[in-house]
Amino acid sequence: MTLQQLEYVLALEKTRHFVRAAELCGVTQPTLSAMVQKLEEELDCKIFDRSRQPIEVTEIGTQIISQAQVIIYQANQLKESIKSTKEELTGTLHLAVIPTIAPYLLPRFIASFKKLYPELSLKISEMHTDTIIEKLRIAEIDMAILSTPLDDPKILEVPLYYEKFAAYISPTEPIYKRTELSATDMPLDKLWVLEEGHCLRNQVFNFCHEKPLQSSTYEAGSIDTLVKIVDLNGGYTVIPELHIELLSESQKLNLRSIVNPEATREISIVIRHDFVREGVINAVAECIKQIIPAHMLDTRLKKFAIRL
Amino acid sequence: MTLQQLEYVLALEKTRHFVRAAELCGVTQPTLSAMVQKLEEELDCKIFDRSRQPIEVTEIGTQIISQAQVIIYQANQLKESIKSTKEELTGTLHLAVIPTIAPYLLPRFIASFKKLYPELSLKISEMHTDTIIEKLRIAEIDMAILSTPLDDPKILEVPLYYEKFAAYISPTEPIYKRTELSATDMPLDKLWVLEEGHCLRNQVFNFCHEKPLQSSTYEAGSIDTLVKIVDLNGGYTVIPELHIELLSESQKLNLRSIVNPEATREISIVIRHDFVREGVINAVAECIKQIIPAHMLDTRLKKFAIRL
DNA sequence: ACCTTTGCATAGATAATAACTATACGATTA
DNA sequence: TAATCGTATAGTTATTATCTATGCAAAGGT
Repeated sequence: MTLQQLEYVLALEKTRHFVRAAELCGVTQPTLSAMVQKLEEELDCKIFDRSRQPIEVTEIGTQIISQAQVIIYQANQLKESIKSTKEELTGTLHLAVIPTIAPYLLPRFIASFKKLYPELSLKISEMHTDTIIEKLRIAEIDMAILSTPLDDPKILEVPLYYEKFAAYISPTEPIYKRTELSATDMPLDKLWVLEEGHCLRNQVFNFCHEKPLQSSTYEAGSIDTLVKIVDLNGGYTVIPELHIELLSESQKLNLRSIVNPEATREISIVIRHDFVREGVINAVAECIKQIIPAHMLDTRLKKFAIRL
Repeated sequence: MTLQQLEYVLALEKTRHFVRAAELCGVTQPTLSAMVQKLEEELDCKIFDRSRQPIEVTEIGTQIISQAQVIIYQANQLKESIKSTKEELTGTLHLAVIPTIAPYLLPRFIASFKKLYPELSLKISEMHTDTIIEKLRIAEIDMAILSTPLDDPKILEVPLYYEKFAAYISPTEPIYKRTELSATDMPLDKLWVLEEGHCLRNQVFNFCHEKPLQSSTYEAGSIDTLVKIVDLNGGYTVIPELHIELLSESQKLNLRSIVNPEATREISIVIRHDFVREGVINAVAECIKQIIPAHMLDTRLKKFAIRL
């Protein structure tokens, strides 16, 4: 049984005439005849009584036709629903990402998303949280990925994952020998931090329960730079979990877990409340969730999240 | 889009594995791969995300799969419902027909019915109304075609058609010159009737408002005989409408319509009330209705029907 | 009674496609 | 780096849907 055979049957039911039904289906009469016969053979019952003119539908044929109509209708519904869903997933999506997430996530996300939704053209920018909020408000961007909560009533947050912080320690430091560290083990004087604007900077200060008295000698523009500074100048810094994958094997030896408390940051998709393309939100969210390791999706980690 | 492609997709959804899905469908992996790809191409969207292991269903894929399940379910329902309907239309049907209907109807009915329902084996007997009622009660027959109403509470009547009576007049009779006749024009002394047992005999008497005082010289066993008697011995008789088709062209000249009142008999299918094979009743009824001329199906003719 | 028309089925050829085997390729893992 | 797993691709074969041409039966007209 094929959908086409059912369509032939329905055309025949409409026209009660093989030649006209064939025309309706865009095939020749013998083709339609043969296909209807084949279906009748498969179902092992006559659908049409050809001994009458015009042909009549048999008792059982009536039943078959009404069920065939259901099937064909549902098949058309399938195509229809795809069409309306796809319209959502076309056009352009302006997406912003904070710099402390971008290096790991973006290359993977772009590759994966382009493959799944080739119709949706992505415009991605890297910017700090406050710029994102501003541009989101004026609709210059549609969506952003950053650390939450923002506590902004105009902005909707869709949590994605929870990322632990890790300490990156220079071998020259005494605390290098420790396997686990807590906030108090890392005084500010030897803590390298990102320059102002990065939410990660604030989170580190919040976590250490200290405020910087004065700006340090040097504040880095990226985590990558931060790590290189520690390598060359000693001291320590704090980096997010996903950045670990970007370190070399020897650099990974300088990592120490942070405990008591465990520190995480919540990463979310944020949009304006009036953003209507719900399918796009799901598409982006699902795509990202597939990229990051499964254990980071555990919402129980939310309780360790450091606020901005 | 074909039903088979949808089944491949559903198998893939179950297994999340091309090789195992292919096994499930009884085809090779490249076949299933190609068919799924083809469907994705036709619908112009990816259903599965193959970049993950095990493969995952896309956002839109979830939607497609749930609709595909509906379609496949409905397709299976079609086959199921045919099966249950067909079971009704198998086995044996014991059918009885009264002799004044049989000659015209049976040859046509048997041919047509066998073609439509080859699985149902027909056993047909000719018998008089009272025998039919008796055998129906003891379930020796399942169904009968006869003249109604019977007014029997155990028997259910399904009216089929209404058959007029026609007068068959010998050219030797004075009333031969008339084009129309009424009951009073045909006194009993020259009226040839069927032998006792035939309901048609009673209907003719009822119609003529007379009771036979004594049995006539000869009472015929069939309408065919009745006609031949008139041809050879003069007088007249009354025959049912459908029998006209069985007369020769020259015999048809001896026919006169009966008016004032028009006389008809109601022909029905009768069954016991406990007869369960509803599909069989419809099958027989529809088949007969296709055989007899359309004007005889007009239920307005019921008001001219002569009781038994 | 004969011919024509109408309408579906059948036969044989052809084009489309679903299926196969073998193999490449990409991603993980040892 | 090789081995393994899982899917895609290439090339071939088998199947089948479709075509054109024709047969055949029934109904209608002359």
